[in-house]
Amino acid sequence: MKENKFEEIYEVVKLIPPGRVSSYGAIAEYLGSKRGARLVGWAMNALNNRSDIPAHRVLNKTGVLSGKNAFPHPNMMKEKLEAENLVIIDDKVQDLAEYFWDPNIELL
DNA sequence: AGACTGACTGGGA
DNA sequence: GTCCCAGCCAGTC
Repeated sequence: MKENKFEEIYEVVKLIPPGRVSSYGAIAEYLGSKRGARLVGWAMNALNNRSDIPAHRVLNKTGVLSGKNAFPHPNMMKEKLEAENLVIIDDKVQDLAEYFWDPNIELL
Protein backbone atom coordinates (compact mmCIF):
# COMPACT_ATOMS: atom_id res chain seq x y z
CA MET A 1 0.00 0.00 0.00
CA LYS A 2 2.65 2.42 1.09
CA GLU A 3 5.24 3.57 -1.36
CA ASN A 4 8.03 2.86 1.06
CA LYS A 5 8.50 1.86 4.67
CA PHE A 6 9.69 5.28 5.67
CA GLU A 7 6.24 6.72 5.04
CA GLU A 8 4.68 3.99 7.13
CA ILE A 9 7.10 4.67 9.91
CA TYR A 10 6.33 8.37 9.84
CA GLU A 11 2.60 7.73 9.89
CA VAL A 12 2.83 5.40 12.85
CA VAL A 13 5.05 7.80 14.78
CA LYS A 14 2.62 10.62 14.08
CA LEU A 15 -0.15 8.48 15.53
CA ILE A 16 1.58 8.19 18.88
CA PRO A 17 -0.70 10.07 21.29
CA PRO A 18 0.75 12.82 23.50
CA GLY A 19 2.06 11.54 26.80
CA ARG A 20 2.80 8.15 25.28
CA VAL A 21 5.97 6.61 23.91
CA SER A 22 6.71 3.75 21.55
CA SER A 23 9.73 1.67 20.65
CA TYR A 24 11.60 1.12 17.41
CA GLY A 25 10.99 -2.60 17.61
CA ALA A 26 7.24 -2.17 18.12
CA ILE A 27 6.97 0.05 15.06
CA ALA A 28 9.21 -2.21 13.03
CA GLU A 29 7.10 -5.16 13.98
CA TYR A 30 3.98 -3.27 13.00
CA LEU A 31 5.55 -2.74 9.60
CA GLY A 32 6.26 -6.44 9.36
CA SER A 33 9.96 -6.39 10.11
CA LYS A 34 10.56 -7.58 13.62
CA ARG A 35 14.27 -7.02 13.25
CA GLY A 36 13.87 -3.86 11.24
CA ALA A 37 14.13 -1.69 14.32
CA ARG A 38 17.32 -0.14 13.02
CA LEU A 39 15.46 1.01 9.94
CA VAL A 40 13.01 2.87 12.16
CA GLY A 41 15.87 4.61 13.92
CA TRP A 42 17.33 5.38 10.55
CA ALA A 43 14.05 6.89 9.43
CA MET A 44 14.02 9.11 12.50
CA ASN A 45 17.53 10.25 11.75
CA ALA A 46 16.40 10.98 8.21
CA LEU A 47 13.60 13.19 9.53
CA ASN A 48 15.92 16.16 9.57
CA ASN A 49 13.34 18.97 9.38
CA ARG A 50 10.12 17.05 9.81
CA SER A 51 9.06 18.53 13.13
CA ASP A 52 5.61 17.13 12.43
CA ILE A 53 6.94 13.78 13.50
CA PRO A 54 7.21 13.37 17.29
CA ALA A 55 10.45 11.45 17.06
CA HIS A 56 11.08 12.22 20.72
CA ARG A 57 8.27 9.78 21.55
CA VAL A 58 10.19 6.90 20.02
CA LEU A 59 12.60 5.17 22.37
CA ASN A 60 14.36 1.84 22.49
CA LYS A 61 12.72 -1.04 24.26
CA THR A 62 14.40 -0.27 27.57
CA GLY A 63 12.96 3.25 27.54
CA VAL A 64 16.34 4.87 27.05
CA LEU A 65 16.54 8.02 24.95
CA SER A 66 18.99 6.44 22.54
CA GLY A 67 18.39 9.03 19.87
CA LYS A 68 18.65 12.14 22.00
CA ASN A 69 21.99 12.79 20.42
CA ALA A 70 20.34 13.22 17.01
CA PHE A 71 18.33 16.23 18.15
CA PRO A 72 19.55 19.82 17.85
CA HIS A 73 20.14 19.60 21.58
CA PRO A 74 20.39 16.29 23.46
CA ASN A 75 18.23 17.86 26.17
CA MET A 76 15.41 18.62 23.76
CA MET A 77 14.15 15.05 23.70
CA LYS A 78 14.09 14.84 27.48
CA GLU A 79 12.40 18.21 27.86
CA LYS A 80 9.74 17.40 25.29
CA LEU A 81 8.93 14.16 27.04
CA GLU A 82 8.86 15.83 30.43
CA ALA A 83 6.50 18.41 28.95
CA GLU A 84 4.13 15.50 28.36
CA ASN A 85 4.12 14.40 31.99
CA LEU A 86 6.79 11.76 31.44
CA VAL A 87 9.46 11.23 34.06
CA ILE A 88 12.97 10.83 32.76
CA ILE A 89 15.92 9.90 34.91
CA ASP A 90 19.38 9.33 33.54
CA ASP A 91 18.04 9.54 29.97
CA LYS A 92 15.62 6.76 30.77
CA VAL A 93 11.81 6.91 30.91
CA GLN A 94 10.33 5.85 34.24
CA ASP A 95 7.17 3.71 34.41
CA LEU A 96 7.69 2.92 30.75
CA ALA A 97 5.08 0.17 30.81
CA GLU A 98 2.50 2.73 31.90
CA TYR A 99 3.22 5.09 29.02
CA PHE A 100 4.22 2.56 26.40
CA TRP A 101 2.18 2.74 23.21
CA ASP A 102 2.30 -0.31 20.96
CA PRO A 103 0.83 0.12 17.43
CA ASN A 104 0.33 -3.62 17.27
CA ILE A 105 -2.13 -3.26 20.14
CA GLU A 106 -3.44 0.30 20.05
CA LEU A 107 -3.90 0.37 16.28
CA LEU A 108 -5.06 -3.20 16.12
C1' DA B 1 29.52 -3.06 -7.51
C1' DG B 2 30.78 -4.56 -2.69
C1' DA B 3 31.09 -3.54 2.11
C1' DC B 4 30.14 -0.83 6.32
C1' DT B 5 27.22 1.69 9.39
C1' DG B 6 23.28 3.04 12.14
C1' DA B 7 18.32 6.52 17.13
C1' DC B 8 17.41 -1.74 17.74
C1' DT B 9 16.11 -6.41 19.49
C1' DG B 10 16.15 -11.15 20.84
C1' DG B 11 18.52 -15.22 21.69
C1' DG B 12 22.55 -17.89 22.74
C1' DA B 13 27.13 -18.43 25.27
C1' DG C 1 23.58 -11.51 34.94
C1' DT C 2 26.64 -9.69 31.13
C1' DC C 3 28.66 -10.06 26.50
C1' DC C 4 28.48 -11.35 21.62
C1' DC C 5 26.19 -12.51 17.15
C1' DA C 6 22.81 -12.38 13.53
C1' DG C 7 18.91 -10.01 10.99
C1' DC C 8 16.38 -6.14 9.21
C1' DC C 9 16.48 -1.56 5.20
C1' DA C 10 18.46 2.39 3.28
C1' DG C 11 22.15 5.46 2.64
C1' DT C 12 27.09 6.47 2.21
C1' DC C 13 32.25 5.43 1.06
